[in-house]
Amino acid sequence: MGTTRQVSVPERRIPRQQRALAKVEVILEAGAQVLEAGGPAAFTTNRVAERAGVGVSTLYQYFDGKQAVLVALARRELDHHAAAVTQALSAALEGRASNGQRATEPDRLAIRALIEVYAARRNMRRIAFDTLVAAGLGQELARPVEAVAALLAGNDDALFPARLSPLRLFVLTSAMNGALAAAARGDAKHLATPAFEEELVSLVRAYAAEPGAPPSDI
Amino acid sequence: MGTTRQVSVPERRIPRQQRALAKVEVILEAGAQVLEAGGPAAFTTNRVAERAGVGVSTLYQYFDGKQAVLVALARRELDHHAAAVTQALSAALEGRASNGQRATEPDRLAIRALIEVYAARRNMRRIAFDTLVAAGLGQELARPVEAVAALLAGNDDALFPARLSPLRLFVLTSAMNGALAAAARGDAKHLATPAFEEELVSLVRAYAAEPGAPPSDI
Amino acid sequence: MGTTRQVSVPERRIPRQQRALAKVEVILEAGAQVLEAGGPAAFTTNRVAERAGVGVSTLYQYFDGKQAVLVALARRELDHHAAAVTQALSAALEGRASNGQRATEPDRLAIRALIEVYAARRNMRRIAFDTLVAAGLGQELARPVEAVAALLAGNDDALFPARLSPLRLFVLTSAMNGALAAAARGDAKHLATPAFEEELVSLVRAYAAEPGAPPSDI
Amino acid sequence: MGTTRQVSVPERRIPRQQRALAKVEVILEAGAQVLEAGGPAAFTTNRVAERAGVGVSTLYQYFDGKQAVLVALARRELDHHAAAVTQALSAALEGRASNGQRATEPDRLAIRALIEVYAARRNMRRIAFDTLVAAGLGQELARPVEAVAALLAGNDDALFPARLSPLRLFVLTSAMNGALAAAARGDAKHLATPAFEEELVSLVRAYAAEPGAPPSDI
DNA sequence: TATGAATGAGGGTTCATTCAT
DNA sequence: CATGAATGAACCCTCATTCAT
Repeated sequence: MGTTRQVSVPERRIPRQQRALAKVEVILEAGAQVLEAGGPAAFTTNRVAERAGVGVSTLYQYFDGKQAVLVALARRELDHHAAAVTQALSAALEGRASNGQRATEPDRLAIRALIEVYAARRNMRRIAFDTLVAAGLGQELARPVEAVAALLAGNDDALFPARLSPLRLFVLTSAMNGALAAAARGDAKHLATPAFEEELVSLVRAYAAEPGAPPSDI
Repeated sequence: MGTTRQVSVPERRIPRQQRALAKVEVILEAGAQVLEAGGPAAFTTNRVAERAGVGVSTLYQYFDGKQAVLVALARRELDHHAAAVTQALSAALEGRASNGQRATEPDRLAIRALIEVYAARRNMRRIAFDTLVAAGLGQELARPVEAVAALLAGNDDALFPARLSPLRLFVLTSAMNGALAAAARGDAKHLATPAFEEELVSLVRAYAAEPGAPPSDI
Repeated sequence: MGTTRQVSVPERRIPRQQRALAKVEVILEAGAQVLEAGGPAAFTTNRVAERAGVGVSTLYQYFDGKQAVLVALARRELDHHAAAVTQALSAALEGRASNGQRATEPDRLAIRALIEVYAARRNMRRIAFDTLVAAGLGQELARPVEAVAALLAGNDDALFPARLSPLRLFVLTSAMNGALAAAARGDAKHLATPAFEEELVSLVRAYAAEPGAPPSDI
Repeated sequence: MGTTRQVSVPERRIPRQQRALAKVEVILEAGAQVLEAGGPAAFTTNRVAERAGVGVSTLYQYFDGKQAVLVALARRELDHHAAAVTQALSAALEGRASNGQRATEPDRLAIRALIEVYAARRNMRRIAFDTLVAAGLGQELARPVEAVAALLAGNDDALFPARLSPLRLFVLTSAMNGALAAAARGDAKHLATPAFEEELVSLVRAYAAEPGAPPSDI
């Protein structure tokens, strides 16, 4: 299940028709439910198909196999992430733009959106992401970050005091992700508390305000 | 494998004799190699036993099953973490004590030790830790952190400007872990670069220097 | 195998279609053959499936596991018992009805039918029945007896001089079964001899003719 | 476990010394307990040895293997049977001899003794006996019967109105055994009730009083 | 296109037995 | 004599995948 051999990523068929698209979505949703409820061990093609209300072979008509479903699942989740954060951020930025004054803490809004995203389907997300990594597609995990980065980059007036270097962006994002994942894992009940949000905001601001390391030659 | 029911953790047989202890170590080492090389799918009891040069049933004489081996593996790794960091920190602190002047950046030394630890056996560690979490033993992941915290608490002269609240310690640790894991995952080749170390040090210092959120009522 | 915990009895899949029913029968027949030829040790799911000419997993599609096959086997055998005896008895009774005179010893005919049943597949039957008992389903063993009793109860003219009390019916049946099983076991070659039949008839008649114990207060 | 291939019956060593004999007994008793408590599945050499408080290999020093232990167990039980019945019968017969009048129902006393024997260790006995049969040693099951028969044959004055033919003795014994075993199996709670004893006595007397079949030519 | 019965390789685990101590 | 660690064959069962309908 978890071998590292590259997996053929594109779905078997690009479904053009509405019905096919719907079926893909049904299968993915079923997969998410199964994963969330029963963990990776419960995630079998037969079970997912059954939950989706289709035959096993239908699943194989739309996906290259079990791995492919998992990968698609992870990507779907990733898209949700990106969308949620982007939207929150856009709203904040646009808000500012429209009324001509500083947005009320756009970074906080983005963090709040992230927390909400992490609060849902914690099992499912972790497993799906692990699979993505195992499939050698770990780099895709950066997608939501990039979306945010792109959004921020588009706003020339400094949201953060200093432009963030790619490395710093990487560290910041993965650090945030680590804190959020740990909280989501249930190691603590922090996730939903204002104090936790406060800490994250604090972390982001403190780090982003740092003068920045001298340019590395790496 | 991913169900959350508590797993009986203690090994089947308390090895009192040297030979038995050695065999446990041999099996764990074999498990680590298999996991590192082939991922979770390759981690079968038969394969691990074979690599260890023992019969399958010997494995079962020392461990309660596949899960138990994985859990023991994770704990072993955790102990390595704690030991490495603790040792680095101790050396730094003692160094200072002995020559009467400020240690050369003990926090940096600890981070450097962590980076080294994360650089080895990246697959194995991630999978083993996931197993720990899946076994409902996720709280054990805090062990190395606690060791460090205990060590720091023993030094009254402030290593960090302000004492860290538990929540802040949690965030800091999981954030660090997130950054290290992401770097180790190969998303980037940052892990071994001085710049990456620099960023982590920067992150820790900036965050630790924060005045701290007002006490929350949560 | 010998623990007493109730076993989930119904087959995994209710076979509605003809082909499925046939497959169940094929598997059961294969099981009977394997059991008869090799004893309980030879009764492995793989072996049974192979003999049936299907894959192992097909067996598992129709049965909940090894135990379930054994139980189904026992029930099938039980049904054969009941059917054989019932049929013999019916024939005798109807014969009488049709020609208006006493049937030629219906009890003897029933016994003869029983002997024939016991003569076939002796190993298989014993083991399968033991399994039924071990599965906590021992009460099912009474099924053929009840069928006979029901049949007799339907004939108001006394086949036996006195109605048999439940206890007496129990003793009579289990005694008969004991004698038949012992003979079938090969302790002696009595099973097929007229003398043995004679003795059984004698036993039944003598015991059934007894006035009956005074009602006990237990 | 239940294969029918003949098993080498004699124990590996005829233990002459007291200690050895004691150890054999300890092992057998442990086996009986394990069998009674856990059924045939729990009867493993390791488990029996552990319960006996000896090493596995010690078990193998006194028995040829698992089967041999089971066979010895069955024989031990059989001896208990024979002893119990013989003793009860002897007491009754001697009682009569001593006071010169008819013993108070010696057949009833024998039956009562049998019932007591069957009431104890029901699981263990059934399994052990099955094993004896599976080992091709089923004929040994006749041993207690023969002991009784021998005892009765020694008393020329008719205990039963008519001498019993071997076939009739066989039927009677196996019938009794069947009734007792069925009752012991728990199909009913009859075993300990006076009414059940009454029925058995009734069965024996009625059948034994039969004039007897004409001499068969088998 | 959709189905689901069928497959068989392979996984985890047990246990009768041996052999070096 | 006694031990018990070690063995490996074999068991039961699952599941990703296919193919005839």
